[in-house]
Amino acid sequence: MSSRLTPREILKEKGLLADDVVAVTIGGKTVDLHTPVDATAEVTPVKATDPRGLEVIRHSTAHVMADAVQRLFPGTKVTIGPAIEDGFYYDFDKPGGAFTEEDLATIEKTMAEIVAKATPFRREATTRAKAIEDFGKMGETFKVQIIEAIPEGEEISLYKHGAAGEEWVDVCEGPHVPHTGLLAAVKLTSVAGAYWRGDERNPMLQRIYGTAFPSKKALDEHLKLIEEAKARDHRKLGKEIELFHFDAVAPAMPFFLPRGAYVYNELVGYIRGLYQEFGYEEVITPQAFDPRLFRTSGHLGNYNENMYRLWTEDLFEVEPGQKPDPRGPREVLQDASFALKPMNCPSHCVIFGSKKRSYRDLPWRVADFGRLHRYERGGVVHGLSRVRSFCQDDAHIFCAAESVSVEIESFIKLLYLVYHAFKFEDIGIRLATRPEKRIGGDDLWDFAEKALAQGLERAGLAYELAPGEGAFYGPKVEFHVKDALKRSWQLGTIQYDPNLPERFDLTYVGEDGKEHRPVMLHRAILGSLERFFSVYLEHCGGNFPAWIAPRQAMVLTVSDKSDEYARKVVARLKAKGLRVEADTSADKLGAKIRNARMTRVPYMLVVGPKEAETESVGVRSRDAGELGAMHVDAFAERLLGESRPPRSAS
RNA sequence: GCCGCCUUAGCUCAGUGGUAGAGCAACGGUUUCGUAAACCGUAGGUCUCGAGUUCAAAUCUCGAAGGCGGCUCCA
Repeated sequence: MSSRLTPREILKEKGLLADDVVAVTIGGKTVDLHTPVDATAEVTPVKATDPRGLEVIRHSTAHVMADAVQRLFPGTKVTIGPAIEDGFYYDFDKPGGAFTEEDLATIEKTMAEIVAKATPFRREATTRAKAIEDFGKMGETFKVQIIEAIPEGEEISLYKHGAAGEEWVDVCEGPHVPHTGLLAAVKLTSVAGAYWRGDERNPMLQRIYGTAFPSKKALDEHLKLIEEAKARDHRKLGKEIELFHFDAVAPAMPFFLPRGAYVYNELVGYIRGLYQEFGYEEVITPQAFDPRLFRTSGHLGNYNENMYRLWTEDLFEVEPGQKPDPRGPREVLQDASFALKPMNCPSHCVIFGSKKRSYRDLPWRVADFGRLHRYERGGVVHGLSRVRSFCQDDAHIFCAAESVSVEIESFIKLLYLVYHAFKFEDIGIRLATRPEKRIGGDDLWDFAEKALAQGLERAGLAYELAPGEGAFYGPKVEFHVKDALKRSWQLGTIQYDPNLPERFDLTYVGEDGKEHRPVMLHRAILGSLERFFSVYLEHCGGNFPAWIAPRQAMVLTVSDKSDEYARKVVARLKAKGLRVEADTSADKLGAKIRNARMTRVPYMLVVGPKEAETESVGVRSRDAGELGAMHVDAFAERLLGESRPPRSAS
């Protein structure tokens, strides 16, 4: 048996023990610096600033926070407290309700005391039975459940810190920093409710979020970045530059103001242009439907709680001589009231089934910018990112089963073309598989899930599996991007639906003269225009490129002596199809520039007597700064060049 | 929907039980001005809504609506 040393001792021997080493990795696993291991182990130092080092620091900080909380709020039970992307959290079961913002300051103070004592984090192995007994005695019922969930035979470790007699202990895999003194840059950021084990049927726990860094400086930098991110929040920008508006008369349903509507329409126009090239046809379909449609599609039953229903007076009218409907209003409404469409697919199935289809018509790619309504629960709506009324760049592809993979591949190509045009490079892909609540047999699901996975693999894209997160009618590939505050949102999607064609009994006549069942792909690139708008707005910080900017240039007069010339310039540029306005107010030039900048117009054109003489404009670019004087036509040329949509496929 | 917090002028925000304030925006006037805020004035509020406590409520209590941070759910 070889001897055991701490990784610290091993590093020291090799001269690798720097001050900022907080842990080591052995065979890819992060472990404590201070818990003995096999003396011959290959250890690699982990610095405090490494992602893994940060994780260790944050997880250790979560322990210290839990310690502080249990000191300050006796009777509070601990649950779990992991490190997360930008910090950590810990969930508590606290008698008497939630923590307040003031509590956070108190907790931080107590944490500082624990940190000041710089006591070591000690690892101890224990047995399942012993751990269950010990935590049971402490009344830590949630911890007992956690221990019970650890597979039989696996080693259970405890981590303790604190002075003798007032040690704080948690069941934990580790690793941790050597001692609490290393946790000097901590900030508790917010309180929130969270369900035990993430299930809304479970009791709600009290979560505290915080973050920790190796140094005060790094922490301050992080907090500053958060402040900057908040300044690009689309809800703030949308208000500032008057893009959209919300009102309590239509909760979570946006009002697009003139400038926002311009951008919105440009987005639609851009996608329409690509549809031409990629072989899509557009249709326009109704807004409200007889509920029979959604019974056929399965939406009523699987999507009930998200659907808006409409009632009309005649539902409750009673013909003379007839008995009133014995059912209550709820039953009558559920049975007969029309429904606002939450998706376009049933309409497209209706169109597909409206005439005899031939294999020569396939694949049929049918696009629809129809407005959709989905009732979203109160707590989930969020600016433009999650709304109750929206429109998707939606399309369905009806094709033969054997052409599915080609269609998927070509869709992914189109999707990446669009994302790159908007300069989105950081795209997360997930394959969401069959949910519990679903329609259709398992063999269909097997086939559908495999088809999507193959499509992704064929395109050479890495993806993450999201078991149980598919739509009720089929599995889906989701394309995610993050907003300014690092919240991830799904934009595009492609979904394989083996069920709807079945339910609508859709067929086409094959080459063999027999009837065949087509398959259906649901797909969107931008996803919902609303959500895409929000993400893109944050992505460009409100600085829309010239092709999509609602106003491309603003003519600023030095004084009202130049008003006449300003009007001429505006007319000349407008005649070339450019979107230009003039600021002829009594403000001084400095103020006009400031105002124009706040609207984030791409170009400011200063005009005074000098420019009038030479038919020029003093060009100031939002992105490139001062460009100097330029002939009006030369400027028009330049701006026209920037006014073309990013690309078209060729 | 659940937990917590918030809601005062178009916007951003002061105002801790004695009857409402600032800056910006708007409007009127003066200024004729050269690259990130000229000056003076005017108007604008059932303090989100509804109940209650109190001699008195923006302020305290309860309820509702909307919003914010999370959770759960989703494009």
